[in-house]
Amino acid sequence: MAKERSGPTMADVAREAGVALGTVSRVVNGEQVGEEFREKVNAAIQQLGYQYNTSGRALRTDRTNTIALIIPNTINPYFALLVNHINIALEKRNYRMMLCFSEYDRDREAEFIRMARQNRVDGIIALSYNPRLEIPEGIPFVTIDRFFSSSVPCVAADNFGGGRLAAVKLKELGCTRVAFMRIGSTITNEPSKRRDGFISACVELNLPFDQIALEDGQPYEEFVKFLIRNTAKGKLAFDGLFVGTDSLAWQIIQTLKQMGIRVPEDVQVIGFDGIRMFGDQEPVLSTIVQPAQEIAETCVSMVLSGHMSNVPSLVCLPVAYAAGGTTRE
Amino acid sequence: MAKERSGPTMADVAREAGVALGTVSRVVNGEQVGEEFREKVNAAIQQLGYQYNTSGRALRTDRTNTIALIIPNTINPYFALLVNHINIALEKRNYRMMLCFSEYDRDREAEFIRMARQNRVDGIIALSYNPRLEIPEGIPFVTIDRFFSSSVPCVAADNFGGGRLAAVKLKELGCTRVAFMRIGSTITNEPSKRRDGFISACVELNLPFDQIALEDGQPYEEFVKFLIRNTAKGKLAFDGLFVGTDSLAWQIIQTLKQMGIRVPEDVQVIGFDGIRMFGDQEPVLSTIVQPAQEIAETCVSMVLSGHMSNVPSLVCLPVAYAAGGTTRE
DNA sequence: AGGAATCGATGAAACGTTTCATGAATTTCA
DNA sequence: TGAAATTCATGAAACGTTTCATCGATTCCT
Repeated sequence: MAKERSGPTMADVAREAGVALGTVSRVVNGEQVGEEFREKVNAAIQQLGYQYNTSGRALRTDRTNTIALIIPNTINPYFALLVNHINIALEKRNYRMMLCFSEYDRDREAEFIRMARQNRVDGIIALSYNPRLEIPEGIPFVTIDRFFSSSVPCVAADNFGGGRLAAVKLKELGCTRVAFMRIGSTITNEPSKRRDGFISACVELNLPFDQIALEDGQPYEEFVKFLIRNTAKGKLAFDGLFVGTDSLAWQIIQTLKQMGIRVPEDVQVIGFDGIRMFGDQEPVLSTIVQPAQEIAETCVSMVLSGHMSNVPSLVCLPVAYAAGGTTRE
Repeated sequence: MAKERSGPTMADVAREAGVALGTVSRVVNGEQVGEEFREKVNAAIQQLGYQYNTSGRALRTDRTNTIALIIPNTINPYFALLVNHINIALEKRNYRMMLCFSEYDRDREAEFIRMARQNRVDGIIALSYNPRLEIPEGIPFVTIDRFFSSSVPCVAADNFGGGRLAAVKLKELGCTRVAFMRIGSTITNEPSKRRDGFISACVELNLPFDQIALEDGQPYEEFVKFLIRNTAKGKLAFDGLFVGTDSLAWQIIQTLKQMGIRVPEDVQVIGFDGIRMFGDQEPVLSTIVQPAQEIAETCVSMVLSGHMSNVPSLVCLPVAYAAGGTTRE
């Protein structure tokens, strides 16, 4: 059962170098140590191939240099992108990531928070659509795209601005009547503001609009019905479409194609997230790009700054429009 | 510097329950304990909200219930898919994942292996194209797609079979002259067999073929030149194309489009990996699908079986063809 | 009924580290 | 030059857990 005895310990190094245990510790941690001692210790470390043991340190200091990231999965490319940037940001600061896939399941989320506690992580970053998420006490906690209360910092893109931007672009591109589509109308979170921004701009711009939002659990079929309902003689009732996420936009475009409606010739589509298929220059979909890297950096630096005094409770980062193949030049 | 004192310990629980420390341990670990004691202990655990401390356990047992996964990134959707399935497979077995992004950099890989050692991970799974990767001693190590030696188990898709399958499909689809393209011709690894399989089948099927493989560091431009060289009057010299990865296939298709060559009308393209854009039913690209979930399951169960006696040194899992939009029905 | 065997709780040691009070050695200052 | 101040290595305690030898209590057998 027990693993074979692992490598040399600080005590071994101390013996080899002929110094005290505490001295080895101070050398390893880069603290002030006399030149001669430092050299002897380093020599012994080389000699023995010493690698320090994280568990011992964690036990003593109660710090693990680990952050838990709770996110639905990495199959959605936007989540995968976030995971990528967050991990890189953590690594730069010598932190490790404990990755937890919620699969949109709140029981799993709760379980992961418990597990994060057990593992004494130094903080948690969560991207959750669960409105009843229980924020644990005593652990720095940062959310993405979901504002809970002013005591739980939230990092999000400028969703409202992004929504506006989409409307402005569609207008610029010559659309005369537009529609908005999204999934998940029951919870109100930061991404909901995409709709608000879009509509506010449509009103300002005098751009007629329709909208459809799917309740949780409603099948995709509802979108199809909406599309059919708004189609006459193979023409959609609108010539511009803004969709809440790239993922959904992609699905809808597939459906439109099957209905014989051409994108972007018949209808121009703008998504949200900024997915680039394989690190492509130009996105497949025209889209509102979330600044994934900045979001990641911000989350990480906020969660690591701990429960410091004046962390802002909502950080809002700028978005940009990127033209892809689903709008006309 | 020190974190606020964390929760109650086993000693606290023992005191509360009026039992010995060791008894608490045995209850927590689900070992044989008298009914009355178990109840008292569980009550005390509830009472105090006790959460056991992973570091203490790890220190004592030298097991961390953590596996390191070394992989280039999660931006490539295939890698993201593997990360997803590996994490799920680990979680099912109550293991955590320490995720390390190599970014194709061998110094980073070496550093991560050192770090994995420090963290006393119970095993390492690596997807690396580095031919000189230093396999650490004394830690269960499993590779994906790269065979080192019979002492280092490797899990891979049936790359040879996949290559053959691509040729067979192209023939079936009516192609009369085909080509193969890939990146990274200097290293020989499991994915190299995609070419071997493809060519072997082309020969058998009497299907004329060309090929181009880019050396490490050669720019994508070389592909473009090859394409131009093989184009006359806006027609490619071949009508079927097999590309080593979906990612590269995607790029090449973009280029072909820019050259005014239509896919699949002028040339049919088959990629490799099995990327589905957003969990789509039908892949965007016609592709040879790697069984990502089985690969993940296999890696995990092999790495966790430790340095057991008879682990096979190369596990080869079946692939399948999936038709997407880049071949004719 | 009495000794052996079984069962199961106990308490202490050990894992590898950090940290802190101690004290030796050196430097500083009058 | 001598006392005070400073520097810096030392060694032990502590972190929370698992594990093992010990021992008391119960059951089993003759």
